[in-house]
Amino acid sequence: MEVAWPENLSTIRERMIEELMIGLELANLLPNVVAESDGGFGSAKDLASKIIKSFSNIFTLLNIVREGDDDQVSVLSQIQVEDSSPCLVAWKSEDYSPESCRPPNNTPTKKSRRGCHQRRRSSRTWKRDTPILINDGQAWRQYGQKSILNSKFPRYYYRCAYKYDQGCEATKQVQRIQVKPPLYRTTYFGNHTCSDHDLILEGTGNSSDTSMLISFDGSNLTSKKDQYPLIVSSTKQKVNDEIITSGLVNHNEYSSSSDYFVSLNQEAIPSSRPMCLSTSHESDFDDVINGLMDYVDLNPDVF
DNA sequence: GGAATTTGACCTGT
DNA sequence: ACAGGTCAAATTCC
Repeated sequence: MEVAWPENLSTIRERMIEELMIGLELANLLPNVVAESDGGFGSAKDLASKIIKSFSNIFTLLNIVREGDDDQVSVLSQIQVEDSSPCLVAWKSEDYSPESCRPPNNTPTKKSRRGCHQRRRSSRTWKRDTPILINDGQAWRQYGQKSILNSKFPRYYYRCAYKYDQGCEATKQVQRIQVKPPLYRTTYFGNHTCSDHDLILEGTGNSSDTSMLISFDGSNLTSKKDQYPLIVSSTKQKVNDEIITSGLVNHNEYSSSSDYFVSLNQEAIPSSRPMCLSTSHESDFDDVINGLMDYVDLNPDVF
């Protein structure tokens, strides 16, 4: 079923396309830049920063296209927020930005013994229902999983990866709430107080492998699994089911496996349904964009 | 071997 | 008493 975009979204759509094209063009330059960088990733870093900024702009545009009044129509999933959520407040004040959607600064109580804790009844929370599992750009560590009464699916508990390093108390819960169409509910608790992480680039060092991993690092990161939010292809990188990288989605509702690539390497493209953007040197760039637009048209619910 | 994930135990709130 | 949230030992992964 094809769903036409409302006219008042055409501008935003055009901006998204423009940003995607810029991002993809820049990504296409990465292999050469890295090859010429003589081991130092300085220029590649700049390039990657631009790519990330471009994709971030897309996500911002996607976020502001939301369900509601003022002839806005949802092309994102249903986003449920409390009236007092900073995201909604920012939106209403036309001061929207991804930063403004950060949770309020309150923290759960500390525990002194195993399992000894207070529930976060009074903690401000907000929920996001999405047909896919999204990468929100934060580093999370799963610390629990529970079967929930009257729910077919377990609930997964995540805390900030920097809880112990930086005392960040942000947590979230993820639970699948619907099979078909797939729907996941993510509930956020508390605010991230950890600092941002510098961008790094990581190459395979193999000249035949043009894929690159773009990641946020930190020197205090402990493994590659910490290194998201944005991964632009990694032929060997195992991507957690939860993570949607680069905003590209695996929408195979019958499969639990998920691979998300913006590939610079033809071999890296999985054969299953997930949308992939190939920017291999042999491919026609226009085909990539056309493929993207087809995907958007055929899967409006994804956005 | 170190880090991440899994899973049973423990604790709190209702 | 029970459901939900967290801890931490065990297990798995890289």
